[in-house]
Amino acid sequence: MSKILTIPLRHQVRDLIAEQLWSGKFSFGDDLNEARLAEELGVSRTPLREGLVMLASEGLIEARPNRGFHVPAADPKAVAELYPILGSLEALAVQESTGDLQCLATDLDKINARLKKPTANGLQRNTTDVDWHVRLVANCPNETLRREIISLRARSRIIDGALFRGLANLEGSFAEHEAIAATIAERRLAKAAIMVIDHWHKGIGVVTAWIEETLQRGAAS
Amino acid sequence: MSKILTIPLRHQVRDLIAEQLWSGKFSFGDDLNEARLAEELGVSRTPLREGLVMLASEGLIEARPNRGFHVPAADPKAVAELYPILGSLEALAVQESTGDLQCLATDLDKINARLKKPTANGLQRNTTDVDWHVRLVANCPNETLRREIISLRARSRIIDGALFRGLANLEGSFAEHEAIAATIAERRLAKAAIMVIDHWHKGIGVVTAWIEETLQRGAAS
DNA sequence: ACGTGATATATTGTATATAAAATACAATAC
DNA sequence: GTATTGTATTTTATATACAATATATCACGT
Repeated sequence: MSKILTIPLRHQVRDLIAEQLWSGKFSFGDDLNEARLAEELGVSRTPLREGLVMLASEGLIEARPNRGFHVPAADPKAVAELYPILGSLEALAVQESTGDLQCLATDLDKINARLKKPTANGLQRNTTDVDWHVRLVANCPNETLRREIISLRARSRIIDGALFRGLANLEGSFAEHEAIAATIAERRLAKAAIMVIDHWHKGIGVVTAWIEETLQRGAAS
Repeated sequence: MSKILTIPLRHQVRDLIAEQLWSGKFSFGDDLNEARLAEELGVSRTPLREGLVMLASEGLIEARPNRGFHVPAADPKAVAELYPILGSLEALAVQESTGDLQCLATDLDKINARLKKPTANGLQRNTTDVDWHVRLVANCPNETLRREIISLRARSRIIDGALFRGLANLEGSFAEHEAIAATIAERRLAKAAIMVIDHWHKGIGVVTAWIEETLQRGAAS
């Protein structure tokens, strides 16, 4: 008989609040009220706090002593610092990739096609983009690396998730994805790795420009 | 008047137990008894658990549902997966380094000299090695990257800390450190970055060999 | 003796209660 | 009217209590 596995509440809390952070339920800089959140999720404050501690530990939220947890501000610096790390690690993962690279390239293109769909909203596009990058590194046997990348992407998603919800001009990104997949299909992993680094590097400009604009708009109103 | 900052108990717990993990207070595979630990540290189980949740979130310990937290096994795979990540990220940090590189090289050599001291025990050597790597990336303005590296090193330290306590043949490592510092002094950061990757790559062999030997010795007795 | 199952114990997971700190607000002094 | 201080309220941090799950022990049957 298969062992029934019960997911600890703190993990459910972690996952739920992470989703809410990505989907825009909270605003940048919001304080997270523990009593209210616990009530909402139907759990007591203890597992809720454990979940929040996890999120803070992973850098998705921040904790100030005696002032609780809060959503970080939309800081362009955060993106400018995270994206090169993601670039470097995804490049490593691509280079270490093994197995059926042809299949990998095909899958990437399939996911990428979903990015173009005009019916998709911002959140769906963001999720699809994450899916693409998850697939990109899925052929890397280094599980620690894959998990690390996913964890870092979860952090960046708080910011670039909001970007995807706002505007959605992803033509550039779409083309880059296509080129990377093609290069992988040719088994030129070192080249593909460099393209991945470049891909993330270009992303910095897009996101910081959007944040500056948003901040200015917010200050004007 | 300067604000008095009180460090939350969960952080103190986290730091204390991390130290104990590095210094060999626990053995690989040990279960962490919450009641006993709370008693020992003089705190209640709530902040203790929050500290353990942080450690688990950072990958220093593991958590199994309804079976609590435990020290992971000494798995060569963990090292083989962590070291390339550390290599890649430290390489990135070195390449992005700014400021006084001459001073950086000098500081590195100073710390490296301490590695040679025959009076130092294993734990001290391990701490010195960590110090060297912290200094290596200190000139990188990307704080997120620096923190990420330190967090990953904290994980690897559970294993390679034990290695340092055991044997202490660091001649190879010592020489590599010296060469990297010299290359940085010449401002050839790209070259230094590649050497850093190679440095960590070589480390994999040393550590995995030691683990295999230790495991075999343990099985024999 | 060995394996199986029931009961007891220990340990973790979750909920609640208390303590400490920060914030909001009002009263008072200037 | 503004600034300041004292008080009330809110909120977080920690401790304790309870519930659920896993482990260990022992009796029993084969």
